[in-house]
Amino acid sequence: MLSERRLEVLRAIVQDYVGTEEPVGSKALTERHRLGVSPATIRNDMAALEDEGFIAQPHTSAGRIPTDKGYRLFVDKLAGVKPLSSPERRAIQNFLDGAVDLDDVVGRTVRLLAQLTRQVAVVQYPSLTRSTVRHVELLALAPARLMLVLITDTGRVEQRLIDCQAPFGETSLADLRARLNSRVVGRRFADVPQLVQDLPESFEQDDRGTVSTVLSVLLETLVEETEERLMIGGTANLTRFGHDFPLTIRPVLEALEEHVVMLKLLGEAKDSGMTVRIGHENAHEGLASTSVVTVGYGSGDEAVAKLGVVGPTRMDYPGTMGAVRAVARYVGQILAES
Amino acid sequence: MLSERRLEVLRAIVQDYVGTEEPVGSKALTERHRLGVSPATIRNDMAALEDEGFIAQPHTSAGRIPTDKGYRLFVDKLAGVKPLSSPERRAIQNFLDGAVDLDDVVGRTVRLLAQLTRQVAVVQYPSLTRSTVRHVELLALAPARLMLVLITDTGRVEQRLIDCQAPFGETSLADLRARLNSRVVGRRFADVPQLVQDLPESFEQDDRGTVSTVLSVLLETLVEETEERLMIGGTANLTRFGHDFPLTIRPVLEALEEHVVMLKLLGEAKDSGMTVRIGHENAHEGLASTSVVTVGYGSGDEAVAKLGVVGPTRMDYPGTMGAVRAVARYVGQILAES
DNA sequence: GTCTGGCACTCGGCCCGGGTGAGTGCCAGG
DNA sequence: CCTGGCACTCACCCGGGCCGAGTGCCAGAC
Repeated sequence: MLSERRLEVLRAIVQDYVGTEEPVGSKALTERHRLGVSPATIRNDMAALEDEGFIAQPHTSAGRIPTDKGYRLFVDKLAGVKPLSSPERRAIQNFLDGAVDLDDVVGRTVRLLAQLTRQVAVVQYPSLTRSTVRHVELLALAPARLMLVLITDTGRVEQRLIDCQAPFGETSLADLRARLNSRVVGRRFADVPQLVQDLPESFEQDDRGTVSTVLSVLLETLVEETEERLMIGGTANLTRFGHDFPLTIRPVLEALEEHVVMLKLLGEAKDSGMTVRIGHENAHEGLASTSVVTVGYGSGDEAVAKLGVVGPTRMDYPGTMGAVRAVARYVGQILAES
Repeated sequence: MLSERRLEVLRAIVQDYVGTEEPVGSKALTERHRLGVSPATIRNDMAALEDEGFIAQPHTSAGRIPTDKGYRLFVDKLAGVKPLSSPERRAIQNFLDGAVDLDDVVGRTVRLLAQLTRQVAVVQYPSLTRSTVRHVELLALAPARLMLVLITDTGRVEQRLIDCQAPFGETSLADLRARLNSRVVGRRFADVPQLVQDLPESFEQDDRGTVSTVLSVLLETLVEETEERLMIGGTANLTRFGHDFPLTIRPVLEALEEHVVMLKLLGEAKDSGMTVRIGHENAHEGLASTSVVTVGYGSGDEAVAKLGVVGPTRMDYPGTMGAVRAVARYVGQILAES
């Protein structure tokens, strides 16, 4: 077990390294932090910390830098979450309040997070797995051509074209529309399949084929919609990454463009509360030199999606976590209002 | 006026520099290209080209590199458009054929272009200025709350919530829906305002307020939708930019994230035919070290949007132009089919 | 007039070697 | 358990010299 002071030394190392981006030595530590002991003592502590794998030296006769494991300990035990200043809070609120629709909310959130943390921001669109159906609309574009429009409670709209085998009368259409809505409006996506299962049976023989087609398209759409989307911004901040650009930045950009990868990453994070994944803890190897801070957000108690930032492992964790959490809260509020 | 051979020298310089990314000298030129003259002669030609501002030396006793003006001449007079190989064509077609909806088409196009040119791809969504209305749907979510759904012929769907001052009966709603559609379906966005202008008058006094509200929301949506969107991909390719990363890459990433900037850039390009903007020809200063190759694409003869790539001024112009043009053609075909 | 070979010159890049200083590990003593 | 002292190790920072690619200019050949 590490003594209190050694933890304090680790904290100091992390803080200094994050600030200066340079390996930190024993002497510098005693000068910048009131640890109350001499450099020699610190050296012993550092040696112990290194034995335990919390810090490492880039090369002999250089200072120490934290390892992923060191950051882990720092985040878990040593760092708090730094609350934002009240001007910052006001700025967030003002900025988000101007949003006009869901796309705009997400877009503004991304820009806000990127600017606040000076890192890459990732915002997932509200997930539809827990969403409910607000309305289903059926339109006849032509006698044997329908359009299905699905509206969700999170404000998303999806449409699909349907080619029917046989013409479908206006009355049948109105009938189907009414019955469909009475069954599924307000229900969760996951419950829809069984709610509509027996619907074709209640129609006349001629119409059953079309009704079945419509239902299968609806179910398909629900499944597709459950696949999540996300928006990413602030990639220019990657240029402040470190000295050895090309090699570091490239895989990160590639990973960020693969939305599938990022969605998987978000999926691995806790649904509630904040998750910090440090360096190699990230499954994707392109992100081995980055940390990902994520948190769920939602209009009510339940999280409907996640947002977060991607930055170098050498990041200001308390500040980043504070910003991420604050933004998530405000976005939740905005969503609840609309 | 420059002699034939001097143009040939410029062409050789551009080609070599694009390939090696290093200043090219007179000796190397004679070795790699059959110019039929000695290095000394080339030197004279190079001096002349430099006087005219087509090439420059990074420092004394180094080779020459093309200037923006040199690339300009190269593109205008010396370079053709390199057609793609037929396997490449097939690959494009296969890849694009798998698309399921508009978002998917645009998404695939971006990935395709980025991969083909190994540069940053920019694809504008089909513009709605020339689009027509396919359908307008009105739904009553609550007695005094409507939802407007607009469907365009390019397959886009937009919805808006409308809070009415007074409840709006189901029959009035059906009436409005029918009349609205009979007037605007198949018409261009730009024509809609005058087509619906007198619509409120034909309704009963009580409903006129709501009808007006609905119409104003519709017009607003049309205007908003006319604002163009775009998708960008392949930013990881920026890492192959040059040696002096941070300074070069950063403003480019920033510009790319500002979609407004990119849209303006596309807007400045010719509507038909290919446009190449080289280095400082780009209005945005962040793109001073990049060239932008764009071309319009569309389902018919008319271009409905533009796509292109952003890369270093030191790019393979013939190849890039070939890829951009080919992709634009295939996307046009796909759009025409759907 | 144009091209060519020759020549002197320039200057960035590379390698080498010494000096410097930050940082370390170890040890004996308080 | 802490501390001061000491020897040691390297990364980093010059400065200098060498090398070679590339240039401009010029006199002579075609």
